[in-house]
Amino acid sequence: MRSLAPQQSLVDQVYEAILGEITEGKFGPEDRLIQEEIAESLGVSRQPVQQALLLLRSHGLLCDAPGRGLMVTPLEEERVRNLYEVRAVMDGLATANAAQRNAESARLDGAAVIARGRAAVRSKSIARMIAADMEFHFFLYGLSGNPLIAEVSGPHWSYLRRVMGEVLMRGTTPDDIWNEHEAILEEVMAGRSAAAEKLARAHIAGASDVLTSRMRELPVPAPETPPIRKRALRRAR
Amino acid sequence: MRSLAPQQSLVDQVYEAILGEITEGKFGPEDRLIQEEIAESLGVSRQPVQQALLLLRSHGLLCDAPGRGLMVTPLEEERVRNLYEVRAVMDGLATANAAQRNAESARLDGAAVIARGRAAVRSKSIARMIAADMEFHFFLYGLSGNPLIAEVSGPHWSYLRRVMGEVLMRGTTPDDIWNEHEAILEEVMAGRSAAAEKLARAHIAGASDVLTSRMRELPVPAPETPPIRKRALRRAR
DNA sequence: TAACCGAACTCTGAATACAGAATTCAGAAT
DNA sequence: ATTCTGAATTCTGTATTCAGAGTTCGGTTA
Repeated sequence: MRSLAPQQSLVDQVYEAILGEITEGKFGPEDRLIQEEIAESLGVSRQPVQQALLLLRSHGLLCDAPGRGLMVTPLEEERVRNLYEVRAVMDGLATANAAQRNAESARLDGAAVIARGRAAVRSKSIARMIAADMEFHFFLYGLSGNPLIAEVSGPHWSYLRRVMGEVLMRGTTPDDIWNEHEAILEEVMAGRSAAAEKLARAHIAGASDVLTSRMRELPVPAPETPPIRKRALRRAR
Repeated sequence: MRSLAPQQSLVDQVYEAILGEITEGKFGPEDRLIQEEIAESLGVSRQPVQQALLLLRSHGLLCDAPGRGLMVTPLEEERVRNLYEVRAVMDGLATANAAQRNAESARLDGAAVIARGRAAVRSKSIARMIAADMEFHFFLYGLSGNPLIAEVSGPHWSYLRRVMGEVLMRGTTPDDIWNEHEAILEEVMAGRSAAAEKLARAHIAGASDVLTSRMRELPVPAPETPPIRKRALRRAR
C-alpha cells in the first residue's frame, strides 16, 4: 500500500536542513552561504538549494550579503524588539481566542505541556527549554482556531530560537517563565479571554525586556566572519 | 554614471508580474498556473517562474493544485475572517505606535492621504479605491516605526485586494470608510494612542463584517475552471 | 453505453550548462 | 612597503535538458 502522504520535495528538505543549521548556530550571524558548498554537502544539485535560500530570505532568516549572495541575518536588538511587539499582539490574540473557543481542550491537554516545560528546565538543556517554550506557544496558537497566527509566527520563531539560544548559552535561565505560562493557561482553561490576553501580553513584554537587555550585555562578536562550516549532511531519503 | 540601485532580478520581476495578474483577477481563484506558459508569455525561461511561484505559494497567494502544480488560492470567507482577526491586532498596534511615535509626521502628510482617498471614491474606479485604502494603511504602518508590521502584512494585502475587488465589483461602495479613516488619523495626529488603536480595531472589525457578509451574498462561481488566460507580457529590461 | 487499460502527451522537479558579475591574487609600478 | 592593474577564479542567475509523475485520450471489452 503506497503511502498517501506526499513525499517532501528536495527544496523543502534543503530548507529544513539549512534552517536547522542556522537555528543551532552552526551558520552564525552574517555567515555567507555558498550554494555550491551546501549542494555538495547535501548531495543535491544547486537548484533546490537556491530555491530554499530564496524562501529563507523571504522569511527573514537570510538577507543579501554585501556584493553578492545571501548571508544569515544578524541578531539585532531592534529587530528583536520589533518582533516582540508583533508577538505581543499576536500571542495576545491567540490566547484570547483560545480561552474563548477551546477552553475544554486546554483543560484536557494543557497540564502535560506545562509538565514537559518544567522537566525541560530541570534538564538544563537549552535546546529542550526552547523547544518546550515553543510547544507551549504553538499549543495556544492551535487552540486559537485561527491558522494564520501560526502561519505568520512560524518563520519568526526560527529567529527567536537563535536569540534565545545565544542568550541562554551565556546567561542564566529566567526563573519564573513556567509560572507565567501556568497562570496564562489557567485563565485559558477558565475561559477568561480578557484576562488571558492581558497575561499573555505582559508575559511577552517581559520576555522582550529580558532578551533585549541580555543582548545588550553580550560581548560584541569579533568583526571577523568565521569561515563557513562545511559539515557533511546526509540527504534524507 | 551608472545607477547604484541594484537591478531587480528576473525572479522578482516575474513575482510581481504574476502577483499583479492575480490581484487584478486575471488569474482567478483556483486557476492552475502553468510554468511553461507563463515563461513564454514573459519571455523568460521556466526557472525564474518556478522560483517566483514557490515564493507566491509561501506567501499564501498560491496553493498546491490537486494532482500537481500550483493554483491561485480560493477566496474563502473563513480565511478572510482569520485574516481580519490578525489585521485588527496588527493595524491596532501600528496605529497606536504611529500616535505614540510619529504624530508630527501624521500632521504633515496625513491630510493629503485622506484627500487622495476621497478623490478615489469620487472617481468610482475600483482599482483607485483599493489603492487609496492601501495607501492609508501603509502610511500608518510606516509611521509605526516597526517595519515588521508592513513586512508581515504585505503579502496579505494581495489577497485582500482580490476580495475587495470581487466585492466592490458586484456591490456598492461602503460610504463611511473615509470618515473612519479620518477619525483614526485625527487621534494619531493628536498622539492619543489608546483611542487611535480602539478606532483602528473597530474599523477593521467593521470592514471584516462588511466583506464577509458581502461574500456570503455572492453567487457561487461556476465549478468549471476557466482556461488560463494567456496574455503577452513584455519582460522589463 | 460505461468502464477499463495502455499509449501518448503534458508538466514539474532536479540536474547540468552557460554567461556574466563579483572577488581574489599575483605581478608591476611607484 | 603600498597601490594599482589585469588575469584568474569563484559564484550566482538564468537557460536548457533530462527523467519521472500525472493527465488525457483513444481503443477495447463487458
